[in-house]
Amino acid sequence: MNLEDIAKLAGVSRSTVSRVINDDPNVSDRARTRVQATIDKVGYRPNAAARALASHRSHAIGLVVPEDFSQYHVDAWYPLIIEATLAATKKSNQSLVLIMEDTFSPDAGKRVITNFIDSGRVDGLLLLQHSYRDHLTPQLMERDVPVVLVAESDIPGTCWVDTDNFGGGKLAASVLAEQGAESVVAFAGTDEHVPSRRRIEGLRTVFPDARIVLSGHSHQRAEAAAFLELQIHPPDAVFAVNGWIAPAVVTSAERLEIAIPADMKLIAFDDFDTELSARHNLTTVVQHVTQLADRAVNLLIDRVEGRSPPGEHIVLETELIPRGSCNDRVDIPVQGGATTT
Amino acid sequence: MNLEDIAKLAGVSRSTVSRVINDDPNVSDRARTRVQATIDKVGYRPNAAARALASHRSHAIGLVVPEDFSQYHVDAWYPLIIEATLAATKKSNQSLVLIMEDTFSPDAGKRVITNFIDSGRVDGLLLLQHSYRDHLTPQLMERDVPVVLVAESDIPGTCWVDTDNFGGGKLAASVLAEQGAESVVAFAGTDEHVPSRRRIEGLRTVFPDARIVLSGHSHQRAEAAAFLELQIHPPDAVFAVNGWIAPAVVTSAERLEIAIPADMKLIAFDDFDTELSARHNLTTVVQHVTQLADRAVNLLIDRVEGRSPPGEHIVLETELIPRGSCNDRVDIPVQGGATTT
DNA sequence: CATGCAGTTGGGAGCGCTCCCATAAAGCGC
DNA sequence: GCGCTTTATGGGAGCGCTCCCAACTGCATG
Repeated sequence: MNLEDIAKLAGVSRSTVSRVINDDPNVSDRARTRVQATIDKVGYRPNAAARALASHRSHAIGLVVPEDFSQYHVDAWYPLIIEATLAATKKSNQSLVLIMEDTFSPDAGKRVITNFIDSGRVDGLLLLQHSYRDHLTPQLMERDVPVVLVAESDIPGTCWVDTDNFGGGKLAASVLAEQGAESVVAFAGTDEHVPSRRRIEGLRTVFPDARIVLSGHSHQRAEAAAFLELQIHPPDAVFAVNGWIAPAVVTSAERLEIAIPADMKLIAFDDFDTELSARHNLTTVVQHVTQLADRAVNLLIDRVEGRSPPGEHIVLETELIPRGSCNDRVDIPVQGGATTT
Repeated sequence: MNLEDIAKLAGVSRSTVSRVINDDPNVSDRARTRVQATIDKVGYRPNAAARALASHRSHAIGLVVPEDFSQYHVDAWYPLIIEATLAATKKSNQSLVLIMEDTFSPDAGKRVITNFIDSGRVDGLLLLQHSYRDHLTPQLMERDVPVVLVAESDIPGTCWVDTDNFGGGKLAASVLAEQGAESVVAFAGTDEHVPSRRRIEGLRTVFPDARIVLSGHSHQRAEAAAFLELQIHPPDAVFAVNGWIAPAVVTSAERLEIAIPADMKLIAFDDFDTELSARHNLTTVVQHVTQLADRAVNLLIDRVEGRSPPGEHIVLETELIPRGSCNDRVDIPVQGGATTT
C-alpha cells in the first residue's frame, strides 16, 4: 500500500495524497476529505524510509546517554529525563533514538556523527547534563550538527536548555535566611557535577561562608559525612544540594537528637522521589524536568528546521515547595504521608 | 557522497561497493581493499533511509516502555534493562528506538503497529516485563509482528526471554533450608508482578507454608510491614522477594534487636544496588540483566531475519552471591564496605 | 472577449540504496 | 584449444516518497 494506491482509490494523483499527508494548504476541501477518508479506511501509513530518503529528514532525534547511566541511580535523574524526552518527542511526532557513548572517549563525537548523523538516522542530537564537559560537544559543533545540550554551556554557539541552578540555590538561601539561619552547611555529591556547583554559588550569594561537604555518589558516605559534620560543627541550617542526600541529613539529625526545624532548618534541591520528600516533610526547591525536556526537544527541532539561530539558550526557573523542614508553621498542607518517629 | 561517488573513486561499480559494504563474499580481494580504502579515506557512510527503502529493513528495533516507567524507581530495573538493551543493540549494529505507550490502553497495540511497524521505522519490538499481560501482545501476535517479550509468557506462539524466577526462588529456599530455617516469611511488593509471584512459587516448593507479606511499591510501607511482621510473627528466615525490600527488613530487625544471621537468616532476590547489598552484607540471588537483554535482542533479530521460528523461548539461570546474611561463616570475602552497627 | 492571477492538480525526476540478471573473466578437465 | 563451471563485475529497475514545474480551472479585470 503506497501513495499511488491511495491516489487511485481516491481518484486523485500521488501528489495530492502527498499534500494531504503533509498538511499542505493548497488542497481543495473536497480532495482532502476524500483522500483522508480512504487513508483512514485502508489504514495507510507513509513509509518512513522513503520519506526520509526524499526529504533528507528522518524525523528522529538522538538522545545521547553515558555508557553507565543506570549506575547513577542515587536519584532518578536519568530515567526521568529519558522519560520526559520520550514524551516530548512523541508529542512532536518524532521518534527517539537512544545513543550510548563513552562521552569522555576522544573520538566519541566522530563515532556519533558517522553512525547517526552522516547516515541520516537522526536529524539532531540531545546531549544530557552529564556529558557536557567532554569531547563530544566541540566535535559536534565543528561539524555543525544540530545539537541541544540539556545543561548550561559556555562553549560559544551552543544551544542549551537548563534549570536555573544558580537561582535555585539563591532561592534556597533566601528561605533559610528568612528563617534566621546564620551558619549554613551544604551537602553535595561531587563538585564535578556542574549543576551542584551552580546551586552552591547561588547559596553563597547569601551565605558566603557556607561550609561545603562532598560525599560522592553514595548514600552510605553521605550519611557518614552528615553525621560527622552535624556532630562537630552543628549548623543553623542545611542545604541538601542534591535531594537524595536529605534523608541522610534527617537520619543523622535524629541520631544526634537535633530537632528539625526547631534546632536546624533543612532545605533540599530536587525531590525526584516525592514519597521520600513527603515522608521527611522536606521543604524543597524543585526543577521541572518535563518542561526541560519539552523545551529541549522543541529547540532542537527548531534548529533542525533552521528556524532558530545557533547559540540560543533557555533557562527554566525553579519552584519552592514549602513543607515542614524549614518552618514550624506550614501553611501549605503536607503532601501524602506522615512523618516517621 | 554516495555509492556512485565511491565507485568512481575506487574505479569499480556501484554494485561492487554495495557488496563490500554488505560483506558479500563474491568480491575479489583486490577490489575489496581498494573500495574499503576509499571508504575509509573519505569517511563515507551509507544512507540509512535509502538502505531501508531498498531492503525493507530499518535495522532499528523498538523498545516499548510503559508511560511512567521512571516512577517505578524503587529499584533500577527499567534503567538497567534499557541500558543493557541499548548496549546489545549497539553490538548488533541496530539502532534502538524508544517507544512509550500506555500498555493497558485497548488500542495500544494498534497505535504501535501503525506508528512504528507499518511505517517501517522499526523491524521488530521488544516488550518489557511490565507490559506483558496487557492488550499489546495479542494485537501484535495477530498482525504477525516480530516481537520478543522480556518476560515469560503463556500466550502460544510468543517468543520470550526471561530469568528463571521460579528456579531463583527455589535456590533461595534451598539456601535457607540448608541453614536450618523452618518458618519463613517472604516480603514482596505486589503480586501483580509476575516475576515476584514465580519466585514465591519457587520458595514454596521447599516451604509450602511460607507467609507472604505485600507492601506495594513503597520503601516506607515496606519498612512498616516488615517491622510489624517481625514483631508479631518472628520467623527463622526472610526471603526479600525484591532486593529493594531487604534494607527495610534489616532496619526493622535492628530496631527489634533481632540479630542477622544469628537469630534470623535473610536472603534477597536481585541486588541492582550493589552498594546497598554489600553494605547490609546480603546473601543474594541475582539475575543477569545484561545477558537477558543480549539474548532478547539476538532472538528478535533472528525472528526478523526469519532464522528463528515463533514460540521460541530462553530461560536464564540465576546465580547465588553468598554474603553474610544467611550464614555466620562466610567463606567468600564480603564485597566492598563494612556492615553497619 | 482576451488577459491576468490565485487556487488546484498532475506527472517527471530524483533521493541512494538493493536486488536481479547479464556478462566478463578465470579455472579446469579432456 | 574447446566447452564447461565458478567467480567477479556492471548496470537496469525499482523501493515509495518529495520537490519542482507545467498545466488547467474558474473568476474578476481592463
